[in-house]
Amino acid sequence: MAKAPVLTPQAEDFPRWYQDVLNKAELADNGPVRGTMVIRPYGYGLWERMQAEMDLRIKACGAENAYFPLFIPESYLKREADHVEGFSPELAVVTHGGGKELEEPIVVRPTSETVIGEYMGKWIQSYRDLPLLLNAWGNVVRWELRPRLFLRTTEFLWQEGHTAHATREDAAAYAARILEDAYRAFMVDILAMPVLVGIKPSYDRFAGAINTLACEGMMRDGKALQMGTSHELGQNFAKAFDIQYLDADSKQQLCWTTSWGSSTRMVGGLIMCHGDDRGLRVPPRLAHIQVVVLVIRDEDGAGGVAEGIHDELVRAGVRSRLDDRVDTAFGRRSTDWELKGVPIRLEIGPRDVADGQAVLVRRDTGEKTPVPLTEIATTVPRLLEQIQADLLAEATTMRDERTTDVDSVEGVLEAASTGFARVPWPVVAGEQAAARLGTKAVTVRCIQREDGSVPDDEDEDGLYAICARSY
RNA sequence: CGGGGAGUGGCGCAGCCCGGUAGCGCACCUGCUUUGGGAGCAGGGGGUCGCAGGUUCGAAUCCUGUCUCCCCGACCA
Repeated sequence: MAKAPVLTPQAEDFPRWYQDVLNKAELADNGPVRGTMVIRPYGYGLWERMQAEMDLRIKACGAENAYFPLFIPESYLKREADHVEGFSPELAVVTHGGGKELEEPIVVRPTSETVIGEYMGKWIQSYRDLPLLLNAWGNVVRWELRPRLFLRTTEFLWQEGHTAHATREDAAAYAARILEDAYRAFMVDILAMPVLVGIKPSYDRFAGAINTLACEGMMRDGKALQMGTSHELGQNFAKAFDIQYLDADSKQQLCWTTSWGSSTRMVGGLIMCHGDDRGLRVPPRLAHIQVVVLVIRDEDGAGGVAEGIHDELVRAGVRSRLDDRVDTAFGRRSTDWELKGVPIRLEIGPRDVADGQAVLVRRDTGEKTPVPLTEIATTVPRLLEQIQADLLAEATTMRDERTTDVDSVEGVLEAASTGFARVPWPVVAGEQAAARLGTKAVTVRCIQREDGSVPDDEDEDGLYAICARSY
């Protein structure tokens, strides 16, 4: 009799599989207030690694970290018409403080364009102060009607970047640079997710933006997930918050600003892009535990050998964890690490000690190979890189196989039931076409050039729309 | 807000129709035996059955009210 599967199989019920993974891999729990999320240590470890890698790339693009307040005066939101209209439905508003009703309600930030705009206005005097490149790590609150852990929660963690530039060209170039050098590079190189990039249709722009760029990843059920966005805000916020500078000719000029964000949603994307029926599969470059050295039974010195291997790996720069909890059955422990998606397991028991080897198990393929103890410190780092590359290749193949070129709305609907549809943009550009897509929950995810690059605007000739169902 | 469902140990559920003061699986604790893929056996701890009224000798079960949560649709990183 086969044992019941640890997780609901993906093919049977994908959302349930996702829930099962969150629970069994100890990633997150629902918080006490609807829509809130408790991120457990293993899940937070994934986020911390994402933060570290993203932070490097953001700083490499020249931005500096700063912090802005959680509380925003309601009046700030109202200064930019589109912005307040877009965010009003999802605001949490504080009306009481210190036991008294407040004179002016305070909004819990849904995003920080307004406060940061206010301070940019104060800090920027001359063209010598530009560009001003800021980034903030924090939490934001957007009241969600249908929350899902990591993918859409009322409170979530993210980074939001805000920049001010002297010219429109400079702002546009920076928004594009962040999308490419920070977001896309991170998602492809670290998360092993082959995201598509493009611009959003004008009706789907960020509230207050003149252009929105985005990265879209494909999940294993064929749905799309937006994983990072970068906005050109034009001079909308500069006008609303008086962000001006004196140019070299001593003339007052309005700044051009941008904003860009990536959130804990990426954790959900990671799970749904690489996870299989045995659990999570964490790409090695991201994994905060890359290798677990598992003592099968502590007999004939197996425990000591395992500890030695673990130490050797740590010295070789591998993020290794020793599992010597021999009071728990071996099968249980290996299943648990598999659920958590640790890329490599090294299993060491008495038989291995006798043979001078360890059994190396790849999480991505399940393949088991005996490796001489003397070769582990050189084999493992190489294999970690191989697994990283293989996961990216697998995800890329999946995406390509499930992306269909079509040339009609009917074709889009057909293709989007199982994956992405790539269609000439004019076919779905109209309001009417969008409405027809909407009946099957299909949306235009992004608009790109034929070669997959990011267009300047949606009016260029020869553009394609990527359409899909989405999270 | 429209449509559907559910509230019973930490989690998942049964019991309700035919009232008699609570049960199962998983998890947890102790002991022994185990440990090369989710251990076995024995013992044990833990629930005023969402809340408030009512009916009754007696309510998880029947009646009324109320609250909450989940699923499907419209907004969103």
